Order: sequence, then structure tokens, then C-alpha cells
Amino acid sequence: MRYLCKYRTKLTFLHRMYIEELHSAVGKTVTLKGWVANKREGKGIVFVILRDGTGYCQCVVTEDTAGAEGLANGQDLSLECSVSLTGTVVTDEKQMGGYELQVTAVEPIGKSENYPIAKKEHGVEFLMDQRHLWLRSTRQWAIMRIRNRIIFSIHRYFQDQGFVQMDAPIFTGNACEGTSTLFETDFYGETAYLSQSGQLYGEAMAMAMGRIYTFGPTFRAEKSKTRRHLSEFWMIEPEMAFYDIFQNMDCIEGMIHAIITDVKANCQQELKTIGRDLAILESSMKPFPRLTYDEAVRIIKGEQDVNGKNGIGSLEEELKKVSSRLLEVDAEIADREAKIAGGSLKKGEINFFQNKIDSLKQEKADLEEDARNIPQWIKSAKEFEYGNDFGGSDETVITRLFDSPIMVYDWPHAVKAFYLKRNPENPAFARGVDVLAPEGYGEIVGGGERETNEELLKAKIIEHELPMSAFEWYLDLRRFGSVPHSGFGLGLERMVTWICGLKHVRESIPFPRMYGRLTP
RNA sequence: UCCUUGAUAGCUCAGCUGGUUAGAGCGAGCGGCUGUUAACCGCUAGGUCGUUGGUUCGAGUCCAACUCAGGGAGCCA
Repeated sequence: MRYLCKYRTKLTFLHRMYIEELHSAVGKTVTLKGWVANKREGKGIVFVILRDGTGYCQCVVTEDTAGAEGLANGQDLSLECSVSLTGTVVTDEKQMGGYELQVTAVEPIGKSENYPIAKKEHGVEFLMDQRHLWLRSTRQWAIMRIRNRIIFSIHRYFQDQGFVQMDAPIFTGNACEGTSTLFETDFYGETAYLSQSGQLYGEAMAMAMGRIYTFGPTFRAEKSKTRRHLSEFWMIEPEMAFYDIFQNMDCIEGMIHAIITDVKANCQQELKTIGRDLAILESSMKPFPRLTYDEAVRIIKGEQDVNGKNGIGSLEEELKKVSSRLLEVDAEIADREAKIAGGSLKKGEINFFQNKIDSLKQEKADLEEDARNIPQWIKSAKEFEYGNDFGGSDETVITRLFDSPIMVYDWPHAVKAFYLKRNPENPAFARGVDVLAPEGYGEIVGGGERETNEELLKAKIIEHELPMSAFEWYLDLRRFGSVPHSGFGLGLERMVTWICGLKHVRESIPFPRMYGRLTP
């Protein structure tokens, strides 16, 4: 017995493989280690969908190949228990991944009883409470792998060009844009804040390195309950000496193109799993339209069309579509409920109808949400006052008209941050730039050219009622070798959300921290 | 902070204008069928209807307050 165990361990070790490597092992005997993602049973046969983090593979256990003990072990497997399966690799086009394992040995590792996440739709709150387990689901697996790829491609984009990565501090003493959205904490008796941006430190480092980027967590105590907000999120903030706002825009565009190219090349399976419409990613590979604030405002107010489409008009159309779809959904629900009530259906059909009704109800709830929101958006777009910053709804109105991200620049200086440079030709405007993602995703990047003049900066700091003393070191950057420079901040989670086409940012980060959510 | 929607079994939801022992499907347990891909058949267990108070002969259903959650505004990436 002891000998057998030793031998088996050695054999297991020798042939241990990851699912993504199976293409090189057709006809060979290998061992896969992972978790049971799904299981279907028949008489004398068990189908196990095994996942090991690199992919999914159907493994078939029969008495013929695995023996009576193997079959019994296979039958005992439960959802999400861990197991080591040894068997022969065969090709099977019907399977996800294209391969199947004909199992010869089943070695249970860790049990799993009453796994809470079922093969059925769940509510958001329930899933969020189970986030530590939800991450194992196929869809979440795919999203997290795409997130990983995006992070990697961002590093590569900047490293390839010679940018230096730097880490900005998390504890900060100064409030960058007022104190209302900062998390306060005690720092040896002093008040410290959790960083909401590494930008000012990035500027200092750019004067040392030329071009840098930060990549770290940022914290904002905004009590926002929307699909775009997190309290803790990751931001990439490049800062480039001797770049003006237009070179800055080139850099942003290049980065986003690099991310899309990389994700498309390396995450095909993942994109397919989440059902992402790739057309919008394709059309985002061209240069992004660059609009001034003035142009963007005209579009939002419906005074200017884009490719024959009107912003407000298209929202009104959308509203009509929502109402008519709502009627269809209601009719379909009523129809299916009547058929179930009719009593002539078999149990399996009732089950199928019930599932259908559940998802229709979900769609109905979403449509009703839209029906409530869209009129508000139309109203706020019509009433948009020149000179204001864009709100979420304004971004929705304008981005619906484009099939790629757009860049809006030259904002009224009064509504933007103190550190932005004025347009030398028209000081009413600040050289800020926002990148708005299409499909209503809104702002994914905010940035601009920085003010280089010490006196203008001081005036702005006073205007924003910020404590001058906290910015002395920052002003030093203008006193000693000030140069034109620019930078931007990319919200990683918003980027992931857009690339994956998610409904909500909470799925774009492993453990979201948001208003009302601190666990798990 | 404001607006809006909601809270009924482990999960997803019914429960119409207040009326005797609160329902379904999934999941779980047991048994049978099946090279299966969230659609097979049968049986069993499982709920003080978010909390508190009120109206009423009678409240899951009506009213008020609170708590929690979804979405939106503001603010932002």
C-alpha cells in the first residue's frame, strides 16, 4: 500500500499538467489537478467539468477506464471540491477548449458540501456576500484574467517607451481637491488622508526621471451608489516632462490602442466567455475624435449632430425602444405563466419556462430602471448650462453617438482642478482632457497639461481655498527648473469594465470596496 | 445629502382590490432513467413574510418610522 502511494505520487508529479497545455498531450496520460466546476451523472458514467485556473476540461469517469473504485470516487465528487484526475487526453470538438480527459484514476483532495453558488441566476447582494467564492465562476474567472492582461499591457506600453514606474505614498497630508471626498486616518497623532491621487508626487518624480507612471490604489469617500463608483480603485497616472496637451492625448490614445490590441490577441477565450461584442473594440482602434468643450456642449444640447445622429434624439428613440420592449417582455411573461398554469406541461418544460420567466423579469427590472432614468437624462442634457462640468448623464448623451472613445479638451478653468494650465490663446479655458468611453461608459481618463507658472498656481490654490503650506514643496517644482509637462489618470476598473462590457464596476476588481461594502 | 425602486424558504420569484393550515421552480436528501452540456421521473425536509409601531373583527397585503439593498443625481477615474 505504502509503495503504491509513493509510486502514484511520483507518477502524478511526472505527468502533472495544466488544462491550457492539453493541446500538446493528445493521446498521452496526464494528471490534472483542480476543482469540480460542474458534474453530471449517469448510470456507470460521470462527467466532471474540471477547472484549474488555466481553463476548463470535461473529464469522463467510467468503470471501463477507471475501475469500480475510480467510478465510486467520481460519483462522490461534489460541486467545487478539489480533486486530482489522471487519464488519457482525447480531442473532442464539442468541448470548451476542444479536449476531453478519459479518466483512469480519481484522487479526491478537499471536500465541498453544499456549495452556495448554484448553476442559476443569483441576486447581486447574495453574490457580493459570496465574492470569495464567486471569483471561481466562469464569468468572473474571465474578467479577472482580462484585468490581469490589461495591467500587464499598461506596464509594457510604458516600459517599452522608457517610462519609469514610481510608487506614490498612500498616506498624504495634503488634500488635492478639497477634503470632502477623503478618508481620514490617524498618523501618529496627526491627521493623514488616504491618497486620492498620486499625481502631485508624480510631477515631482517626472522632474527627476523625465517620464514616469504611478500604478497604485486610490481612495475616495464619495457616498456614490452608481455602477461607476468604487471607494478603493487602482489608478495609472503617467506624468511626462516636456509634453504639451496634444502629446498627452497621443500618449493616452496609444495606451488604449495597446491595451485593446493586447487583450484581443491574448484573451480570445475570455472575451468569448463573457460574450463581449468585439465590434466596438475594433472600431476603437482608429484615432479618437478630439472635441473642444464648446463642440461637446453643442452636441450634448442637441444643437449639433454627429454623423447624422442627434444626441437627444437618439436618447428619445432609446426611450421608445425601452417602452415597446417592456410591453413585449410583459406579454411574454404573461404568456409563459399562462402556459404553466394551463397544467399540460411536463415538469422539465415548466422548469425551462420558469427559468425564462426569471430572466425576463430581470430584464424587465432593468428596462424599468432605464425608463425612469432616460427622461431625467434628456431633461438634464436639454438644460445643460454652458460652463458646467459634465455629469454622468451628459457623458451618456454624447458618447452614444460615437463608436470609439472620444477626447474632450479645453474646459472652463473654473470647473477644473487648480493645477491645470490655462490655454495661452484663451485663458478662459484650462488645458484639461477627459477621455469618454463609448456605449455610455463615460469618463475613463482625466488629465491635462500642468500649470508651470508659480504665481498663477498660487492664485488658484487661494481661489480653491486650499492650505498654501501643504503645497510649498509642490511650488518648489516651479521654482527650480519648471518645464511644460502633462499627465493623466486612468481608472483601471473603469477600463476593465468598458473592455469587458460589464454592467457595473464591482465585477472588475476582486474584492470591491464601495459605499456600504467592506466584506468579504 | 437628495430622488427612486425594492425586502416572502439556502437561491430566484408568485401571492390580484386585507379573509380559513403562505405557493412554485431551482438547490439539498433519498430512489429510478440517461454520452451528458442550467429542459428526465417520483418522494422528503425547509418560512415567527426586514424591524418596530399603528389602522382593523382580521395584515405578507393598508399607514408611519427605521434598517438594509438596487439604480440615479451631486462628485469623480
